[in-house]
Amino acid sequence: MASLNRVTLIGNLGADPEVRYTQSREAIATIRIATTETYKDKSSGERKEITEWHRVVFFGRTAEVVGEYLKKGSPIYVEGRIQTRKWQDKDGQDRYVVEILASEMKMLGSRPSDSDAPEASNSKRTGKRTGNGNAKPAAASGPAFEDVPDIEPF
Amino acid sequence: MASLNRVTLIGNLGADPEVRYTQSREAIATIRIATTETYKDKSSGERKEITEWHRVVFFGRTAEVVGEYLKKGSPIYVEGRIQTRKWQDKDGQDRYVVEILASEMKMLGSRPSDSDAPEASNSKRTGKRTGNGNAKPAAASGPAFEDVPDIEPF
Amino acid sequence: MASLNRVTLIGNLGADPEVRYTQSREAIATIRIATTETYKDKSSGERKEITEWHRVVFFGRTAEVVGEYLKKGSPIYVEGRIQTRKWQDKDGQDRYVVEILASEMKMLGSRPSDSDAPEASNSKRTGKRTGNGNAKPAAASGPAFEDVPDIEPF
Amino acid sequence: MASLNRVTLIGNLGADPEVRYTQSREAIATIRIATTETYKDKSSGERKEITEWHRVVFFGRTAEVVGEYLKKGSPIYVEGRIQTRKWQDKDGQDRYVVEILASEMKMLGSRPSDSDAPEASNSKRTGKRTGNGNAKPAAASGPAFEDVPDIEPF
DNA sequence: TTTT
DNA sequence: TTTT
Repeated sequence: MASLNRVTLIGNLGADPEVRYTQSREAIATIRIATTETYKDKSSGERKEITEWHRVVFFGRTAEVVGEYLKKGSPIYVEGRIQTRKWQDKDGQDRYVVEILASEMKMLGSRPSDSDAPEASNSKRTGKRTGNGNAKPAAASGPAFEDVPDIEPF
Repeated sequence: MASLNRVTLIGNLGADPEVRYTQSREAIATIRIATTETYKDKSSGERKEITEWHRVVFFGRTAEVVGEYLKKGSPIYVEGRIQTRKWQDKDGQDRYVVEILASEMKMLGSRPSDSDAPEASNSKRTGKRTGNGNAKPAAASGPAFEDVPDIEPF
Repeated sequence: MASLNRVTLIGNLGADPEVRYTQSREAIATIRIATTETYKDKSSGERKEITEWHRVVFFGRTAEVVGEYLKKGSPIYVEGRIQTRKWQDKDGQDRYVVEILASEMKMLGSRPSDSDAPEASNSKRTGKRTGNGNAKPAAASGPAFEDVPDIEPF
Repeated sequence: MASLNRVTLIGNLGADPEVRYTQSREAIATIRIATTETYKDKSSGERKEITEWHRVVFFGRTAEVVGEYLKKGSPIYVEGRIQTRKWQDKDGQDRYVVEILASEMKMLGSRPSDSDAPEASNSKRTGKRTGNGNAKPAAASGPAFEDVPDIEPF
């Protein structure tokens, strides 16, 4: 039987993208996207929210676009597939990280330059990207963002 | 901005479903689904396979159906959302498991009873398939198949 | 705002594929896929079925595969986009046909040769399925199946 | 074999929603959504655009939300299924209209009231909705919007 | 950490 | 008819 592994996300970036380059000069961008569900708690009956953080990885030209046009808070549509990657933590223990390997991306902001003063956006964006996101972006739903080693391209 | 967290899987069960019941008698079924990607290894250039295992959870009536009709090897289509769940291992350490909370499921086996009654499946299947394609499939929902001129490539 | 036009279908071919070739030798295959919904009639309360027929078009290499391996009754998974095409009928009147321009296709039959060699399909299929579910499906991509505590319903 | 008929759209409304009510007081909202693809023309090699217009129908509570919060130009995410509906034109000829019966909808505008002065939005929106869209919204890719009779709920 |  |  054929198989299918498809993920579709709409959400906002929790931090600026992290972009790096392989030795063969291919760009790899990693972002964190938040999606939020609301549900009614069974016992209390009150409306609650649950947020899931997704680690999404882009390759090549799309990774460059992500690094150039997206930043913390940007709304985005992503298609991709789920992939679990194994790595060893500092104690040599096996750890697993689940990533969405993106195959398609659409920026949902009405216009990148609208919300940001165009004349200031470049330096600002660069500055934030250099700052490399916030301290503990992943604390709520997985190992910390910075602990996980980079993915290697196939 | 609205958010979306959607997963679509087609794959086979790696083991029989595990079904349990909550105190309020709601069924919860957990299965493992494998999806396989093929890709070309960059250095060797040879075709390789990578299998991803998805932990999928069903609730309520669907969970009962899963427990009743699916088993190891069954092909299945699943829709749901990704959710990371935190738990503590025996050392008290925080661990995370990623699950697909299913909202929809379709059994893809040609027929549930096929594997159970193999001696009858062939003639039955042939009969059904013939019935499936009617003489004039297009008549009900659009102009006849043959009337429409061919599409031209861009 | 970005736009998205995505269709996903699972169904059976209502007839054998129609394949033709452009002058530049590109294959174009057209099929009709049936999908069936069941619903409860509001007045009578009885369960009813409604079948929708989709005209799906493939290009290039995929079109060749469709023409070679699929036939009336074949189960298929299709991804693509909706496109309305204008044409003139014999009276010169404008007519419109809605087509799904396929970007991805997966054959869902357990095996192409099943229907062709029915006498051999059973033993073959059983053998494959057994091979499909390995002893420890979860070992490769996450913590062992049994280690993870059960999810609690909301 | 199970079947699936799933459509996912992101686009903008070409006109204000049309809302009507059944005798049982169920709301039915119809909108037109544009999606745009860009492609390279094979002969000229230049970048071209092709716009597809989708007729999307909502029922019940969602239809009310659509009528209340969306208007011409609003960005929207829609999930649903394709359904062809047969009707007779004024000459008694069979005609077919393809509709997306929506099962889910998410408003993608950063915030309904942001772009519109909140104190003026109600009257303005009501005014436009009364105006009932533009003269010939559907001319480009199907029969005119107003020619098609309303869908009847199941 | 996002967003509403 | 939308939007970029």
